[in-house]
Amino acid sequence: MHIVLDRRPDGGVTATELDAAAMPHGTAAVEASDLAEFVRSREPEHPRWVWSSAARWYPALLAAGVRVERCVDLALCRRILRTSLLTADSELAHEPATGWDDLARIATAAAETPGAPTLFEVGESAPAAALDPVREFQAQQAAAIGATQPAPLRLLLAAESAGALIAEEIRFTGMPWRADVHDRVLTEALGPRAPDGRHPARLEALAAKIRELLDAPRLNPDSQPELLAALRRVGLDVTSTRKWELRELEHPVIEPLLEYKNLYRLFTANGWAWLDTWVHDGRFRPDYVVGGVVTGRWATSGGGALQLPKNIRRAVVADPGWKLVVADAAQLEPRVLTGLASDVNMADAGRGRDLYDSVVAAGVVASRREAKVAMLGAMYGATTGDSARLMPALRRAFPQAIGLVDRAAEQGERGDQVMSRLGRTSPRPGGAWREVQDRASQPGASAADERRARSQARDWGRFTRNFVVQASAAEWALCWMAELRLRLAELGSDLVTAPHLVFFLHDEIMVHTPERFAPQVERLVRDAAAQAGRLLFGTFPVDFPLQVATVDTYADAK
DNA sequence: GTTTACGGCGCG
DNA sequence: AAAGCGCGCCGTAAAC
Repeated sequence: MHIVLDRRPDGGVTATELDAAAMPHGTAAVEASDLAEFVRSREPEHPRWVWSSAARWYPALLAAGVRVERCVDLALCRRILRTSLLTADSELAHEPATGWDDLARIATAAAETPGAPTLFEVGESAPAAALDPVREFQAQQAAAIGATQPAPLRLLLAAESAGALIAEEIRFTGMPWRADVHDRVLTEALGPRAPDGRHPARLEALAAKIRELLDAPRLNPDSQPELLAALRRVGLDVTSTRKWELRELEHPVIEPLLEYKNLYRLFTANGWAWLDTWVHDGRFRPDYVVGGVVTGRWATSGGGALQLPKNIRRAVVADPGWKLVVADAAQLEPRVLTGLASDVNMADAGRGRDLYDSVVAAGVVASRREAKVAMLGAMYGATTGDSARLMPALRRAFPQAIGLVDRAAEQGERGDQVMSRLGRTSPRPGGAWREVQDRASQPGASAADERRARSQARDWGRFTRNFVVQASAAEWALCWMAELRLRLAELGSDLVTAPHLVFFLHDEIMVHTPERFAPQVERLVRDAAAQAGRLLFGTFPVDFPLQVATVDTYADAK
């Protein structure tokens, strides 16, 4: 059963119940102040709540202590359906852009554009009929049912919508974060916090030393051009100030300079200013953007939750009497590729053991490092170095899997779109791309035109090569998390007192749980991973082993 | 003065 | 060693 929620101009809500054919068979007018109670009262019937976006509707419900099991996030689902090759013939895909597309674009924009309408403003002023969620849901249903392969697409829509709920729940509960521990980490590394955001003592001392060693008393080491010039002035033949280039040089300034860069990064990206901005009441609240990446990965908008450096993970500490269950999927992308290609050889290699070790044991390459580099190269489209050199051996050993990514690359080079396992579709290359290709195929094309077109085609081919794997891996992760969320809810539905997800990072999840539930949570995490594999790849025997750790602090998870 | 691009580096 | 994919964020410098 579906219940569609729509905001009326007077601020109240219309709830429309739909039958299996998505036809309305009853509406209720609900005052805004009664909405949470209304949702709570209907939730035992396990409806799927249909709303413009979870980001818009769900926070207020969570704040009122109400969780929902399932939803349809129309903004996110529209974006998928409007661009999927599986629904390319649908009316939905062909209709002109509407306010729903604005909503979808804003919902999945990683950064807010100043002055642009926010998610909460779009549609508020438009005529109600323009953004009728019942009609929109019916149009989406029609597109999904008429899809070339409805089943995977419907799974994708459900998973994406579950992701939207999870993102809001994580934002609501937050990730446990000990500001005092974070401050200790910073103080140990940088010296005590200086007033007014000024550089702390250690950073200043290192800067002074660098100026002295480079004989540049006015040098600002944060300025790349100034630093580059100063390095060249003392006879160092560098073309950049990147740390891996600096590391190769022999000069007394290199050591303090590398240390300075390291500490400077900590200070600016995750220093006291970050702590003040993003951590409140013992919680870090990541600003996830579901579907923010074209491949379906999540992005973030502010807070940098997807880039938490290892050195501050000590500050992520479970509450007293609680634990963190941290799990990550081992070699997720190659295993997803295995399933995509139904590559039995690769599935055998990955079964019950480290995939890369097996590739070595099979005599394909000489070391685990080479196996990893070769596999990543296959999925990223390496053209040079060790990785490219190892590709032929890998292709011989796993023709099915490598053939799949090679074909995806060829499609991209031609300008064709490619699809993930469940039907998420890569964007079309832009107009400029087509122009360059067209020009190169004209009779009068110069060698330079052809070179440029070729190089650009290869660039896009590397993108589509990676897209099929990365997008399908993102789907596996969404399914994993959605399955886990439902299983965790059986241990207790209250987000504050029961085990709940607090972090997600592409192939890694973290559950904050009362200590006594930790063993059960570990089991559920594994069950959910197995189920995600079945949802994506049916009975094909590809394993998705996890590294699971129950810890007090995130730093101990790996 | 304000916005955009770039270099650099963190994460998967 | 740091390429081959996907990101966000910082500060500075360049462009407007």
